[in-house]
Amino acid sequence: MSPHDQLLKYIQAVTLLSIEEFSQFKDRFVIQKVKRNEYLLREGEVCNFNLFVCSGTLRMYHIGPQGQEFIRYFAFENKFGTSLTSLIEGKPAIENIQAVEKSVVLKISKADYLELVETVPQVNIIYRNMLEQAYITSQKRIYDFQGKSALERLKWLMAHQPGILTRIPSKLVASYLGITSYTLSRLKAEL
Amino acid sequence: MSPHDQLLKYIQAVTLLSIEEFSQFKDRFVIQKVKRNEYLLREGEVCNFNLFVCSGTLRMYHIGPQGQEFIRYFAFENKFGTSLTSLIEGKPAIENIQAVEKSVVLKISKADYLELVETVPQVNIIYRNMLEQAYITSQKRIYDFQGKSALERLKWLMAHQPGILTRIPSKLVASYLGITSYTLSRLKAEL
DNA sequence: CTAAATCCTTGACATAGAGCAAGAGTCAGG
DNA sequence: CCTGACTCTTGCTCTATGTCAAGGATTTAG
Repeated sequence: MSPHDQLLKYIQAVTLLSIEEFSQFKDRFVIQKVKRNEYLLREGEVCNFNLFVCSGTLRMYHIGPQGQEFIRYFAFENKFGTSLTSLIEGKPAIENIQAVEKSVVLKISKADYLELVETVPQVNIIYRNMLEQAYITSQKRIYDFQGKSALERLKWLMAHQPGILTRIPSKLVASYLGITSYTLSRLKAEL
Repeated sequence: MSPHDQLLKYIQAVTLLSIEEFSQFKDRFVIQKVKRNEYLLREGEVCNFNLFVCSGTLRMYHIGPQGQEFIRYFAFENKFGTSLTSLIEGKPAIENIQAVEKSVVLKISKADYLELVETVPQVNIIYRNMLEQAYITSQKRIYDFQGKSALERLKWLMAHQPGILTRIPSKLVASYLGITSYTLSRLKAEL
């Protein structure tokens, strides 16, 4: 399936959109191929785009005060991903977006995107939906992790997002769980 | 200033809305007075309303696996507050909403609220804005706290939300910072 | 296919912050 | 304006997790 077909299908799962309507604006989304470890956004840059992942995986992460990486989100295929905070506020991002593996994304500029949000009701709905889901995901992650030991968080991950454990290197999983790779290694041993 | 005038002023700060337009739907927001420690929502209930705080303070918190309270947000006057996740998903809330002090709020039912979002463009914008801000606040809190020691988090709070330290009892501040009241007490001593 | 780089594991040790207990201080509500 | 009930502080102890070091296993890129 072509990247644009994939996007259409994604939108149609949330709201009604005909192929004709889609063709009015599909060109705003341009295909970009990225290599493993390639960056799409670096901390400090203003994020002026939104991404739809067609294949591969992106990670959004930031660097802590002592240089540790903290991953907040893995964007797998058929997910939108961007530095929403930077996009909304128009300020430099405090996070990086990097391809974990070779990936294909559809990229739309912030200007085009916001125009579509205002003019195409379906895109308005998609955006609202994206905001709601982003918020919910963020909250759940906080609530599910808060007050839990590292082992409990690992178990939560195995139960709720097993794909992460199979597709993602341990080092990155540890950073997603907010622990060191040493601790993760020990936890796995005692399972 | 009356509660409804306060709400109008809040909306007008974000988008254009005339008094006439506002009067079309202002009745959907009903005044509710709550006592100190009174609950507006308890974990397990489905949240079917949105609140605008006119005076006083609400706290949104949940209970951790060992019974510890974790406060995610203090809603002071002129803020909207609800259990957004429960409202959006229509599922039981995993958090409580409680008045920290005697407060006055404007309450609108979920049904009325969603209807206004669909039919009144200004309310659509307010909602989008609320979602964006909720997300940004949530993310910043995560990023600003992650990898920081309890002392650093306390300093961050003093710098960014000093009002919380002056208006809120230490016990609750500790729970907002994700530490015990013992630790907070010690940190304050060594400042 | 192979060498170099990266990643994973495991031991010994260090430490921030939790838990408990007990006393002092403060405040809400009648 | 009292008084009982919360709150705050502070010493002691304990534990989960971080840090450092080093060897073995895997992966990647040429």
